Amino acid sequence: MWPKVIILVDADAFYASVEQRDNPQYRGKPVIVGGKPGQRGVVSACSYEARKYGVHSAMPISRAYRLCPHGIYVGTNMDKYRAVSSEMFDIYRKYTPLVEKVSVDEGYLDVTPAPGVQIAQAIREEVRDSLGITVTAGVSYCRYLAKILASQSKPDGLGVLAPEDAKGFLHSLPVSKLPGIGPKTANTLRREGINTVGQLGSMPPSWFETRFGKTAPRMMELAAGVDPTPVNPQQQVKSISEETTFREDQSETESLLAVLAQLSQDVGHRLRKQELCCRTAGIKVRYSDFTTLTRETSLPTPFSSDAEIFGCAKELFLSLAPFKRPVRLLGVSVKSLEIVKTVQPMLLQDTNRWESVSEVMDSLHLKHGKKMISLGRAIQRKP
DNA sequence: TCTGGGGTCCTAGGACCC
DNA sequence: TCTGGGGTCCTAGGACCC
Repeated sequence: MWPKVIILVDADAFYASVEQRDNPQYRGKPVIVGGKPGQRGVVSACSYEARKYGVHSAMPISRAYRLCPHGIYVGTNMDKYRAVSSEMFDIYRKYTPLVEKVSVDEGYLDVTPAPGVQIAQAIREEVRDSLGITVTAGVSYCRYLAKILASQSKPDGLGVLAPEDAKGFLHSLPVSKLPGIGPKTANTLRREGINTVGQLGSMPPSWFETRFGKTAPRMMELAAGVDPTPVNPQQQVKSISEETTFREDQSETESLLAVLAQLSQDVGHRLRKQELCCRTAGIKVRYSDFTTLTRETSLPTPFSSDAEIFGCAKELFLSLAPFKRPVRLLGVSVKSLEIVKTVQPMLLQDTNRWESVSEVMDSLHLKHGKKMISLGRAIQRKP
């Protein structure tokens, strides 16, 4: 019996596939998306041709270049990938309204009680024919098993796991395949002699509690082939952030503040586009030695203007001075998000002036592009 | 041979309150 | 002289995911 029919659809080497689709001369060749050799960065995605050379995502570009010097290196074009993603999810929603987007290239579908394999196959064919990229699907009776099946069926594949086969499947599965078991936890478990989900499932509840604390019940379920997490089509975003790593480390406070202002504007723009406001804004600073710190602050009333976000960011940033090391990365984030309409109008009165400035700026950006107008701070000074 | 950018969730200490 | 017991909010950091 299938309690539910869950499909995980995951695009294959997504960014690289889109680039190959749009640039026929890239097809059949190792394509590495993330940056040009010589630049700072890691591989965001790479084609299967590139993987033959040992290149994989999250690998520094410099190392990828040593492994595959004749590869095609392209920068990321998130706007383009987001657009393809949106077409992809429109296709999924033709088959069921219960679609949950978990990332730009990956989504869960609940098609209960329909036949999962036929639907997954139909979706794969439609995406291939109308978008020109391939997706892999995993079909099972719960989310995490659908996901694991898809990961084992890549690329351009379709994997199925029926409830009656779950026990046998999990018995020899490495624990690192379970969601939430990353490298650190897998290492800890290995030192205790636990390598497979079968071994994990044989441990007593008291062991789970000391090892996993609050998440113990969840881990016990996963080990037993149980995952009650529903597919939720209306997942609300919890935070918005923008960050940038400099080509060369920066020490000048003035130019760092200019970057912080630009990031504040970008975050504010995305925030308002989704008709949200926030109560908390924060910054992220990574120094040249890679030590990273975060600072955040909350205000008593919700806000969404660039100036207020930058006001928080600037104050937090200056509170870190004096800086002992050059700065490698700066980031700005907002959280404690609320939908603007539900915020009491009274609360917005104080800050109304800045809200309207931001609205005017948003419409100018839309009409004339981002260079049209910006906060005084964000205008880069020429050296 | 250095280490991107965008997220989620959990922990843990201190403030604050009853 | 030793200092309750909970609950919630805020902040910083870390593990994990794509």
